[in-house]
Amino acid sequence: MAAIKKMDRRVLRTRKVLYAALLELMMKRDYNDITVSDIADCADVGRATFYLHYKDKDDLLASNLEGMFVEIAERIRPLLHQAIMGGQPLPSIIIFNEVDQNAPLYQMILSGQGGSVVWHRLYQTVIDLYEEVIQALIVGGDSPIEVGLLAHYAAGSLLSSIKWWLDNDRERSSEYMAAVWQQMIRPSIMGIVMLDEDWYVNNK
Amino acid sequence: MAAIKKMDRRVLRTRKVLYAALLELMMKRDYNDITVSDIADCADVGRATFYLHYKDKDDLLASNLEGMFVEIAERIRPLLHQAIMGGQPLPSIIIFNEVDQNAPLYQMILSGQGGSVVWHRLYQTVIDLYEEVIQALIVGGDSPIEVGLLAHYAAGSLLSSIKWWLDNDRERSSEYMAAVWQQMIRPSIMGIVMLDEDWYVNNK
Amino acid sequence: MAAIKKMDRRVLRTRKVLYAALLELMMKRDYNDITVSDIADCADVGRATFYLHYKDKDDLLASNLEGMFVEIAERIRPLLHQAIMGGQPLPSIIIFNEVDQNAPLYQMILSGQGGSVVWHRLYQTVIDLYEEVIQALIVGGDSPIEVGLLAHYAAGSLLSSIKWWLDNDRERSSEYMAAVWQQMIRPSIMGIVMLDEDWYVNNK
Amino acid sequence: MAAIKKMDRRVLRTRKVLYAALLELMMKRDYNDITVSDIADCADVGRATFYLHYKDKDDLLASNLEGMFVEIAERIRPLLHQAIMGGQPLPSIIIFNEVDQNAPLYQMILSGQGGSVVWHRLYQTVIDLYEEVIQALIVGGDSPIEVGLLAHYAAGSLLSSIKWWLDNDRERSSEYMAAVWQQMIRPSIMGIVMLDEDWYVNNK
DNA sequence: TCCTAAGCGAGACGGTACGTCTTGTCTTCCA
DNA sequence: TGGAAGACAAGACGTACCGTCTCGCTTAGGA
Repeated sequence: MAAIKKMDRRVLRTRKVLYAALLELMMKRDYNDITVSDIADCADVGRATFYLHYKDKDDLLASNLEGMFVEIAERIRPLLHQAIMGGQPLPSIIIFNEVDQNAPLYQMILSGQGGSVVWHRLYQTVIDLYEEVIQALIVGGDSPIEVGLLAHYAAGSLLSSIKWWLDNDRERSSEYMAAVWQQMIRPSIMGIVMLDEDWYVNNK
Repeated sequence: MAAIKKMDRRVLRTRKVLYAALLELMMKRDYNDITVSDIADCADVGRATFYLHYKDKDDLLASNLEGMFVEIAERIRPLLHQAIMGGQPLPSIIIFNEVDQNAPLYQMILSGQGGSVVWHRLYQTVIDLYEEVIQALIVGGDSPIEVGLLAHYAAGSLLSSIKWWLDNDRERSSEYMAAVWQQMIRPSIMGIVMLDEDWYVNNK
Repeated sequence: MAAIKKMDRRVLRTRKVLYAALLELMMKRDYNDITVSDIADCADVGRATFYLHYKDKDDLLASNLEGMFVEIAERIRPLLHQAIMGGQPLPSIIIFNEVDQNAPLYQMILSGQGGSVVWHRLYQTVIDLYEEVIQALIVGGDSPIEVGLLAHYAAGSLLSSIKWWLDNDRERSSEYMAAVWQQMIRPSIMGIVMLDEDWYVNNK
Repeated sequence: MAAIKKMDRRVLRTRKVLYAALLELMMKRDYNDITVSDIADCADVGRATFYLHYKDKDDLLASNLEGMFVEIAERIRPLLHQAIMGGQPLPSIIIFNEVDQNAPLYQMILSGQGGSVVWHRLYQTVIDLYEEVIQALIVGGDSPIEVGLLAHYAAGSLLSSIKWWLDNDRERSSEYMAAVWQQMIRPSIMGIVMLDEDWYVNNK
């Protein structure tokens, strides 16, 4: 068992430095322009060793991002529910704060430098999160509009707003961003949920 | 002049078949998995000939998309202005119709298969379009919120909604989509434009 | 015939400048490193025009060298015969003088820069010339040794001597070279021609 | 050390098969018409692997020929010295025997198919060898004629004679060739070495 | 003197080979 | 035994020439 622990330690260390190397390189240049050699070199690891742990570059990224996004979602989810239930004026401040604290990472992802894979994983995570939140909001009755569409709408406008924020060097506070976005998204969701049946029938 | 046209004819034809080949291949598989050889073969053109016209795969795509997006924007811009000025209930129906008619192309772009370059060009085009439209809307006075942020919000929510629509095989009509999106975005924009100064001061 | 003349003037000019361009380039760098483009550019002629006249680079060279070597051989042949018949002490002075006057050309050929094709054409020309001369010398009776072998021996030693001369910047006079070479080759040929039958029988 | 040897084994094997493949192909067609692909295919080796070991085709040939010529020269040199010192009637038989045993290779080189590079390396090797031998012969006093010129003369006539021999399918024995060539070259060298000063003064 | 067939330039095109790069597999050694 | 080192096959990359071709311009010579 001690032996296994020892082995594991090295293995985990190797994986960690590989991922760290990838992140480091992704800060500097486009994901597509990074090679397995680059990563191995940057991590001071043999190239063959890379293949002992990951199938390819995407595998390394996905394995780690998956965990990272899941972890963030897990962290944010209860806060979001709690904020909404507690009637906190700005539940989404939680998200903007998360972005604020890891600005370079999100900048890289949202600017497209990280390739579309990462972007889509983040996008999907946000959609799932909001689908769940919205579902909870309309618990009383059915929404006349598909929840998936609402979640897409919310996620798209949120990420897009964040992108604007980051592109402008976060000159605004995260509170400001949360307030504005909240201000804009609330009437949309509320308005939709309260649409009377006539509108729905006329437009479907 | 006739002479020039004749020369151009071959060149233009070659470029056209190359782009057509790329689009054809992109319908079948991921953009990243397509090689220059594939394109040349599919277009029945020598691989060297490809390089006579384009620096690489991205160049071919960008050169053509650029023109395509510009052309679409040019076509939609006046319609959008006109619709808004004329108080047409659903000005954005124009956009959903465009998507409806070229569904496979937009599906490919929005699903991320086309790589981040294409995605970003489309994204930026929509942002520019909306920035202009919103600017026109608030011509009376200054917006308390940055126009760029509003444009990002609109573009993000629009593309995201379109993505949901396409992912669900366009089961809804384009009229429905336009109506829903319009219903959601209008109060956001209007609400923001009409925010009183107090809110702004408190949140800035 | 008049018709042919029309065509010829421009054609001949083009062929001349092409060959001149090739020679000019061959002075500067290795024959193998010269491209058809180079030749056409240097001759201020379209590349396609080159192919109207010659199949390829070798064709251009061969067509012209052939004529050149034949012409030189024709010029030297009678002089050589005459010199030998007249008992002139140094008939080969004619050859060294020819080399002296076109030193850069022969330097290029013999140093191997001209590629093996040119080298071999020159080599063969010299062999043919000497085969004829030696044949004339032993007109009385059969040579115990194959005339071809003698011609090869003579040609090889001659060209090799010339190469040494050129490599040493022709510090010696052509008279000196002719005298030395004559001094060396004469006993060889004479000795062989006069070998008695015993030697031949013992060695064959 | 054992470790290094093991690693080397694969490398050496690869280089060997590459050279063997080149020789095999050179027997069949002109050196210039052989591509790196051909060599790699013939050696059952990836084309990229070729470039791991050699810069290009010429590098492969040169690397191996260099060693080969040096090795042959080393082998022949002492025999030649010994033969001359011991008054052996035909010291050059050694060379003709070498050629006899590797006839196809020398045929290829001397016919010019191997390109001028190979030809010149062989030529220079022979010149160097004879320069050394002649230097040893005239150890007593100075030669009135430059040793380099004598060496060129000898090398040129020797290779030329060999070429005749090979072109005629080696119908004569190597003994015959050695005897004839010896018969021809001896009086040349001897005659020159014994020239009295008058001749030299008159001709210089 | 005008017309007309040629020679010619320009350059697109399909090919082929180049030398480089990256990938993923494998083998050998070392710690 | 896990990891470093690196040989190797495979195959895409972008470049360079090749030889063929089509297109108009020009121009020399016979009408």
